[in-house]
Order: sequence, then C-alpha cells, then structure tokens
Amino acid sequence: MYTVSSLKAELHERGWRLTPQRETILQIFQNLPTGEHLSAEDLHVLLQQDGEPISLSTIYRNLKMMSRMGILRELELAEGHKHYEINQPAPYHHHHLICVRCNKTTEFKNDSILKMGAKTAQKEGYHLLDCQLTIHAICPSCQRSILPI
Amino acid sequence: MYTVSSLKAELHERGWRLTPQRETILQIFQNLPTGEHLSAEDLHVLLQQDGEPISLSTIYRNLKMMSRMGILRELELAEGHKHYEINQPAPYHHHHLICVRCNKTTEFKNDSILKMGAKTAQKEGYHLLDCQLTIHAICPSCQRSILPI
DNA sequence: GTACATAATGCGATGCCTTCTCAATAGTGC
DNA sequence: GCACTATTGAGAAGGCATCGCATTATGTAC
Ligand SMILES: [Mn+2]
Ligand SMILES: [Mn+2]
Ligand SMILES: [Zn+2]
Ligand SMILES: [Zn+2]
Repeated sequence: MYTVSSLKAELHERGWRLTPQRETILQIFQNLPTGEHLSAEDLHVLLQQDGEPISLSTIYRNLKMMSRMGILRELELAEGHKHYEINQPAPYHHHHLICVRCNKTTEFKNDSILKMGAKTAQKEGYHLLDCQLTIHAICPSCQRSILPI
Repeated sequence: MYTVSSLKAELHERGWRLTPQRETILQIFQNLPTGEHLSAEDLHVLLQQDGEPISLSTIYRNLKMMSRMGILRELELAEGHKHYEINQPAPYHHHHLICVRCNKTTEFKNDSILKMGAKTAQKEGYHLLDCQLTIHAICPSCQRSILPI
C-alpha cells in the first residue's frame, strides 16, 4: 500500500512539497471502500463534512498531479466529469463495465489485462502509470426500457 | 464494414431518420486513415474545408448518438475534449497507449482483450458497445525531459 | 405526388467542469 | 530563525458540450 512517507519521498525527488492537503487527499482515497469512486466535487463536499475543507482549486491540482504520478486513477465513468480512485497493483487491480445509459458501473478483475498492458508499455519504452479496460455497454435494465439514445 | 444502409435500417428501427449530415459523418469516419482520430472541432473544420459544412450542434449530437449505437468509439486521448474513430470488430479492433505528458498516442492490437471484454459483458447480461484498453504512461522522450508533472 | 406528423438541424445562448491569476501562506534546507 | 519558492485559496476566466426554439426536411400514409 502506498504510504504518506513514500508520497513525501517521491515529491521531494522532484523538488516538490508534502502538504497537509496532499496527505489528507491520499488518506481519503486509501480508505475509500472498494467500488467507490470520487469526483473532484465529491471529494470537496466530503472534506467539508469532515471538517477539514480544501479549496476546489487545490483539489483539482492535486488530483491531476497524483494521477500523473500513478498514485490515483482518472476514470471516465460518467459524462461531464472525471472520477478518481486509488491505483493498486494486482491482485487489487481491476477494470470497469459501464452502462452508457444509466452510468451503472461494475468492477471486474482480470490479471492478464494488466500483464498485457505492462508488456505493451515496456516494449515501447514507456513508463507505465495506469492500465484500464473500459467496457461501454447497455445494462439489462436499460435494454428493457425504451428510452432514447 | 458498416454501411449507410445499415445505419438507415438501425435508425428506422428506433423511429429515427437518416439525414445527409449523418451520412456524411459516417463516411468521413469510414474513410479516415488508420491511427487518425477526430474531435468534434476537427470534424467541423474538416467539413467546412470540404465544402459541406455541418453545424457544431449537429456534430455533437450525432457523434454522441453514433457512439451510443456502437458505430463510433469515444476516446479520451487528450485533456479537455473527446476524440472519435470508427468502431471496428477484430481484426481491425485496437487499443491505445497514451503519453500523459505530450499526448502522443500509439495504437496496438490484441485480440484476446476484445474477447475478454465481450465475455465479461455477456456474463453480466450487458449489450456490448465498445471495449477499450487505455494505457496511460510516459513516453521515452518525455522521460528524458525534466518538465513538471 | 401531396400532405401530415414529427424528427432533426442551425443558431445563439447557456451551463458547468476545469484551469488560470495572483496575493498570501507555509514547507524545506541551511 | 531566515530565505527561497512551492503551494494554497478565492474569484475570474476559459472552453467543451448542451439546451431551447424556430425552421427545415424526412418518412409514411393516402
Ligand atoms: Mn474502480
Ligand atoms: Mn484508434
Ligand atoms: Zn443501464
Ligand atoms: Zn510524451
């Protein structure tokens, strides 16, 4: 599991700083129940409720930074905004099946996909950050409904 | 290959109509060279240059509709806006390796991923539209540069 | 071919997620 | 503690995408 001290070490490597805001954000995602994903706005509200508010600007900046570092995963689960979750290695690593109509999201695991992704990145000389299989589909419930699009 | 008449048939099934604009958009994507992806704005400019302009609203509406039908794929290749390409079955089906710093995109094929995706969707009773493995990484060139984030 | 019902288009206005600007604050190394 | 400068917070700004509505035009029935 990624720790606060390893975050600090990685930040310092690049001449960056560990702030209470970054520590808080990391801890929120580390303790997030399986299957839950947070948007920037979700996180903002959650932190306000917890009594340790962080400005939306700072949240956006750090979600982006931590994704670029490979600590978080940036997911497109719904239209219009991103969702985030902690990026974990196998066997916790997983993928998403999304209904394009109701946005219902189901997680599933498949070890071989991460292996293939890592292999592909390595073959091209890339430094892997995240590997996500996203299945866009229509769920059984929405197939029965006669809603447009 | 998906044809104009099959588009017409699918639209009619739902009580929708085939318009010259929809036909044009489909043909643009069918003739797009391998590895090219278009944003809504790209498509808008391209059509204006070709002398058959289509309003941006109509482009947005139809890109979304055709993605929801499984005709096009909606891709997150860069920050801030979506890219589209035609959705093809094996052996043309492919995936994307993206550098998060310079947005360089490389396509790669892997038949087993689509098979796994189709299997997962089927097992859950979902109607598959698209299955995309996206690898976020840092390309060799960007690894050498000392750019922030 | 004509007429009708209504889906689709085009235009501008609007919405909303995200980024930007910049003064104030606060980590880090010495 | 001090200097340096990365980071934060607040509001303004940007930009992709959607909405509302009058107008146009497709598909169907006659
Ligand atoms: Mn997840
Ligand atoms: Mn492609
Ligand atoms: Zn659904
Ligand atoms: Zn790069």
